[in-house]
Amino acid sequence: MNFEEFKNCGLRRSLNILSGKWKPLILQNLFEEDRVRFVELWRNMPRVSKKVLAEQLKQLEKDLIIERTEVHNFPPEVYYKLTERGQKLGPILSELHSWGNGLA
Amino acid sequence: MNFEEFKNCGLRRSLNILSGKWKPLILQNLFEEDRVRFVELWRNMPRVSKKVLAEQLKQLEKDLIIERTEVHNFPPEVYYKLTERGQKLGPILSELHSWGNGLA
DNA sequence: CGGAATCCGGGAGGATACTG
DNA sequence: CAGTATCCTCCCGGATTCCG
Repeated sequence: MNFEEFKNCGLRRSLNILSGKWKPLILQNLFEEDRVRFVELWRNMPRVSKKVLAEQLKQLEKDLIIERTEVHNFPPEVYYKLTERGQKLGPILSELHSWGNGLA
Repeated sequence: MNFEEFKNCGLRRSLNILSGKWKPLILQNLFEEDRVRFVELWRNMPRVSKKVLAEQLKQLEKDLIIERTEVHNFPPEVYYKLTERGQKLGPILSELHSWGNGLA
Protein backbone atom coordinates (compact mmCIF):
# COMPACT_ATOMS: atom_id res chain seq x y z
CA MET A 1 0.00 0.00 0.00
CA ASN A 2 1.31 3.41 -0.94
CA PHE A 3 0.30 6.84 0.20
CA GLU A 4 -2.32 7.41 -2.48
CA GLU A 5 -4.18 4.30 -1.47
CA PHE A 6 -3.71 5.04 2.19
CA LYS A 7 -5.19 8.53 1.97
CA ASN A 8 -8.73 7.24 1.53
CA CYS A 9 -8.59 4.09 3.60
CA GLY A 10 -10.68 3.37 6.63
CA LEU A 11 -7.79 3.01 9.02
CA ARG A 12 -6.64 6.50 8.31
CA ARG A 13 -10.13 7.91 8.68
CA SER A 14 -10.57 6.17 12.01
CA LEU A 15 -7.30 7.38 13.43
CA ASN A 16 -7.99 10.90 12.26
CA ILE A 17 -11.29 10.81 14.09
CA LEU A 18 -9.63 9.58 17.27
CA SER A 19 -6.67 11.91 17.08
CA GLY A 20 -7.11 14.85 19.33
CA LYS A 21 -5.61 15.18 22.74
CA TRP A 22 -8.85 14.84 24.66
CA LYS A 23 -11.06 12.76 22.43
CA PRO A 24 -10.23 9.37 23.91
CA LEU A 25 -10.98 10.63 27.40
CA ILE A 26 -14.24 12.16 26.23
CA LEU A 27 -15.27 8.86 24.68
CA GLN A 28 -14.22 6.98 27.77
CA ASN A 29 -16.55 9.14 29.85
CA LEU A 30 -19.41 8.58 27.42
CA PHE A 31 -18.92 4.83 27.52
CA GLU A 32 -19.16 4.94 31.29
CA GLU A 33 -22.10 7.25 31.72
CA ASP A 34 -23.94 7.23 28.42
CA ARG A 35 -25.14 10.83 28.72
CA VAL A 36 -22.89 13.50 30.12
CA ARG A 37 -23.24 17.20 30.62
CA PHE A 38 -20.67 19.63 29.33
CA VAL A 39 -19.69 20.80 32.78
CA GLU A 40 -19.35 17.27 34.13
CA LEU A 41 -17.07 16.44 31.27
CA TRP A 42 -15.10 19.55 32.00
CA ARG A 43 -14.77 18.71 35.66
CA ASN A 44 -13.22 15.37 34.75
CA MET A 45 -10.55 17.14 32.71
CA PRO A 46 -9.89 20.42 34.42
CA ARG A 47 -6.68 21.01 32.53
CA VAL A 48 -8.50 21.69 29.28
CA SER A 49 -9.73 25.10 28.49
CA LYS A 50 -13.40 25.12 27.67
CA LYS A 51 -12.57 26.32 24.20
CA VAL A 52 -10.54 23.23 23.43
CA LEU A 53 -13.09 20.91 24.98
CA ALA A 54 -15.79 22.46 22.82
CA GLU A 55 -13.61 22.08 19.75
CA GLN A 56 -13.03 18.39 20.35
CA LEU A 57 -16.72 17.84 20.96
CA LYS A 58 -17.61 19.64 17.76
CA GLN A 59 -15.28 17.46 15.75
CA LEU A 60 -16.66 14.30 17.26
CA GLU A 61 -20.15 15.55 16.52
CA LYS A 62 -19.28 16.37 12.93
CA ASP A 63 -17.81 12.87 12.56
CA LEU A 64 -21.11 11.45 13.81
CA ILE A 65 -19.59 9.82 16.87
CA ILE A 66 -21.55 11.81 19.44
CA GLU A 67 -24.81 13.72 19.59
CA ARG A 68 -25.47 17.05 21.23
CA THR A 69 -28.72 17.82 23.01
CA GLU A 70 -29.51 21.25 24.32
CA VAL A 71 -32.08 22.11 26.96
CA HIS A 72 -33.22 25.69 26.55
CA ASN A 73 -32.96 27.00 30.05
CA PHE A 74 -31.01 29.50 31.94
CA PRO A 75 -28.44 28.48 32.79
CA PRO A 76 -28.28 26.28 29.71
CA GLU A 77 -27.85 22.51 29.87
CA VAL A 78 -26.10 20.61 27.15
CA TYR A 79 -25.78 16.86 27.05
CA TYR A 80 -23.61 14.65 24.94
CA LYS A 81 -24.09 11.00 24.15
CA LEU A 82 -22.67 8.43 21.78
CA THR A 83 -24.37 7.74 18.48
CA GLU A 84 -24.95 4.20 17.35
CA ARG A 85 -21.85 4.50 15.27
CA GLY A 86 -19.91 5.77 18.26
CA GLN A 87 -20.97 2.83 20.36
CA LYS A 88 -19.51 0.46 17.84
CA LEU A 89 -16.13 1.88 18.73
CA GLY A 90 -16.46 0.48 22.23
CA PRO A 91 -15.11 -3.02 21.67
CA ILE A 92 -12.26 -1.75 19.52
CA LEU A 93 -11.12 0.80 22.06
CA SER A 94 -11.40 -1.85 24.71
CA GLU A 95 -9.01 -4.06 22.75
CA LEU A 96 -6.62 -1.17 22.29
CA HIS A 97 -6.79 -0.62 26.01
CA SER A 98 -5.84 -4.21 26.74
CA TRP A 99 -3.11 -4.16 24.16
CA GLY A 100 -1.68 -0.99 25.65
CA ASN A 101 -1.61 -2.63 29.04
CA GLY A 102 0.30 -5.59 27.70
CA LEU A 103 -2.65 -7.89 28.27
CA ALA A 104 -3.02 -8.84 24.65
CA MET B 1 -12.67 8.30 34.55
CA ASN B 2 -10.79 11.53 35.08
CA PHE B 3 -7.55 12.76 33.65
CA GLU B 4 -5.32 11.35 36.37
CA GLU B 5 -6.63 7.86 35.77
CA PHE B 6 -6.53 8.32 32.05
CA LYS B 7 -2.88 9.34 31.98
CA ASN B 8 -1.65 5.86 32.73
CA CYS B 9 -4.27 3.78 31.00
CA GLY B 10 -3.67 1.39 28.16
CA LEU B 11 -5.87 3.17 25.67
CA ARG B 12 -3.85 6.30 25.96
CA ARG B 13 -0.58 4.44 25.62
CA SER B 14 -1.81 2.66 22.51
CA LEU B 15 -3.00 5.80 20.81
CA ASN B 16 0.23 7.57 21.65
CA ILE B 17 2.15 4.76 20.00
CA LEU B 18 -0.02 4.96 16.88
CA SER B 19 -0.02 8.73 16.68
CA GLY B 20 2.42 9.98 14.15
CA LYS B 21 1.56 11.00 10.65
CA TRP B 22 3.24 8.04 8.94
CA LYS B 23 3.09 5.27 11.50
CA PRO B 24 -0.14 3.66 10.34
CA LEU B 25 1.13 3.50 6.78
CA ILE B 26 4.43 2.04 7.94
CA LEU B 27 2.59 -0.64 9.87
CA GLN B 28 0.31 -1.33 6.95
CA ASN B 29 3.34 -2.02 4.78
CA LEU B 30 4.81 -4.33 7.39
CA PHE B 31 1.58 -6.28 7.67
CA GLU B 32 1.61 -6.79 3.94
CA GLU B 33 5.22 -7.71 3.40
CA ASP B 34 6.52 -8.81 6.76
CA ARG B 35 10.05 -7.56 6.15
CA VAL B 36 10.65 -4.29 4.37
CA ARG B 37 13.73 -2.36 3.50
CA PHE B 38 14.08 1.31 4.35
CA VAL B 39 14.16 2.41 0.75
CA GLU B 40 11.12 0.35 -0.20
CA LEU B 41 9.22 1.94 2.63
CA TRP B 42 10.38 5.30 1.47
CA ARG B 43 9.30 4.66 -2.11
CA ASN B 44 5.80 3.93 -0.91
CA MET B 45 5.62 7.30 0.80
CA PRO B 46 7.70 9.66 -1.27
CA ARG B 47 6.25 12.73 0.38
CA VAL B 48 8.08 12.09 3.62
CA SER B 49 11.54 13.35 4.09
CA LYS B 50 13.89 10.57 5.08
CA LYS B 51 14.50 12.35 8.35
CA VAL B 52 10.86 12.08 9.34
CA LEU B 53 10.58 8.49 8.19
CA ALA B 54 13.60 7.58 10.29
CA GLU B 55 12.10 9.36 13.29
CA GLN B 56 8.84 7.47 13.05
CA LEU B 57 10.68 4.18 12.67
CA LYS B 58 12.81 4.94 15.71
CA GLN B 59 9.76 5.61 17.82
CA LEU B 60 8.07 2.41 16.73
CA GLU B 61 11.27 0.56 17.51
CA LYS B 62 11.53 2.14 20.95
CA ASP B 63 7.92 1.14 21.62
CA LEU B 64 8.82 -2.43 20.69
CA ILE B 65 6.43 -2.60 17.75
CA ILE B 66 9.06 -3.14 15.08
CA GLU B 67 12.59 -4.52 14.91
CA ARG B 68 15.51 -3.15 12.94
CA THR B 69 18.03 -5.43 11.26
CA GLU B 70 21.15 -4.10 9.62
CA VAL B 71 23.27 -5.90 7.05
CA HIS B 72 26.79 -4.54 7.13
CA ASN B 73 27.47 -3.96 3.49
CA PHE B 74 28.13 -1.14 1.22
CA PRO B 75 25.68 0.15 0.32
CA PRO B 76 24.00 -0.69 3.62
CA GLU B 77 20.80 -2.68 3.87
CA VAL B 78 18.36 -2.17 6.70
CA TYR B 79 15.23 -4.20 7.19
CA TYR B 80 12.27 -3.59 9.43
CA LYS B 81 9.77 -6.15 10.62
CA LEU B 82 7.01 -6.35 13.18
CA THR B 83 7.72 -7.76 16.61
CA GLU B 84 5.39 -10.29 18.13
CA ARG B 85 3.78 -7.46 20.02
CA GLY B 86 3.42 -5.49 16.82
CA GLN B 87 1.69 -8.35 15.09
CA LYS B 88 -0.95 -8.42 17.77
CA LEU B 89 -2.01 -5.02 16.56
CA GLY B 90 -3.09 -6.51 13.25
CA PRO B 91 -6.62 -7.59 14.11
CA ILE B 92 -7.31 -4.36 15.97
CA LEU B 93 -6.17 -2.15 13.12
CA SER B 94 -8.19 -4.28 10.78
CA GLU B 95 -11.30 -3.61 12.83
CA LEU B 96 -10.52 0.09 12.87
CA HIS B 97 -10.19 -0.08 9.12
CA SER B 98 -13.61 -1.65 8.74
CA TRP B 99 -15.15 0.78 11.16
CA GLY B 100 -13.64 3.69 9.28
CA ASN B 101 -15.15 2.38 6.07
CA GLY B 102 -18.57 2.16 7.65
CA LEU B 103 -18.55 -1.63 7.41
CA ALA B 104 -18.86 -2.12 11.15
C1' DC C 1 -23.54 27.26 32.02
C1' DG C 2 -21.81 26.66 27.51
C1' DG C 3 -19.65 28.45 24.63
C1' DA C 4 -17.11 32.29 20.97
C1' DA C 5 -13.14 35.57 20.05
C1' DT C 6 -8.48 36.63 20.37
C1' DC C 7 -3.69 35.97 21.08
C1' DC C 8 0.24 33.06 21.70
C1' DG C 9 4.19 29.33 22.16
C1' DG C 10 6.00 24.73 21.29
C1' DG C 11 6.55 20.94 18.78
C1' DA C 12 5.55 17.85 14.91
C1' DG C 13 6.61 17.61 10.46
C1' DG C 14 8.89 19.41 6.01
C1' DA C 15 13.09 21.03 2.76
C1' DT C 16 17.62 20.74 1.81
C1' DA C 17 22.35 19.40 2.15
C1' DC C 18 25.83 16.33 3.73
C1' DT C 19 28.15 11.66 5.12
C1' DG C 20 29.95 6.75 6.00
C1' DC D 1 21.57 3.23 0.85
C1' DA D 2 20.36 4.77 5.20
C1' DG D 3 20.52 7.77 7.63
C1' DT D 4 22.24 12.80 10.36
C1' DA D 5 22.37 17.93 10.72
C1' DT D 6 20.11 22.46 10.19
C1' DC D 7 16.74 25.42 9.50
C1' DC D 8 12.00 26.69 8.95
C1' DT D 9 6.76 26.60 8.81
C1' DC D 10 2.45 25.72 10.33
C1' DC D 11 -1.12 24.63 13.38
C1' DC D 12 -2.82 22.29 17.63
C1' DG D 13 -3.74 23.16 21.98
C1' DG D 14 -3.48 26.47 25.99
C1' DA D 15 -4.64 31.10 28.52
C1' DT D 16 -7.59 34.64 28.94
C1' DT D 17 -11.62 37.44 28.29
C1' DC D 18 -16.34 38.26 27.10
C1' DC D 19 -21.34 37.07 26.12
C1' DG D 20 -26.56 35.34 26.15
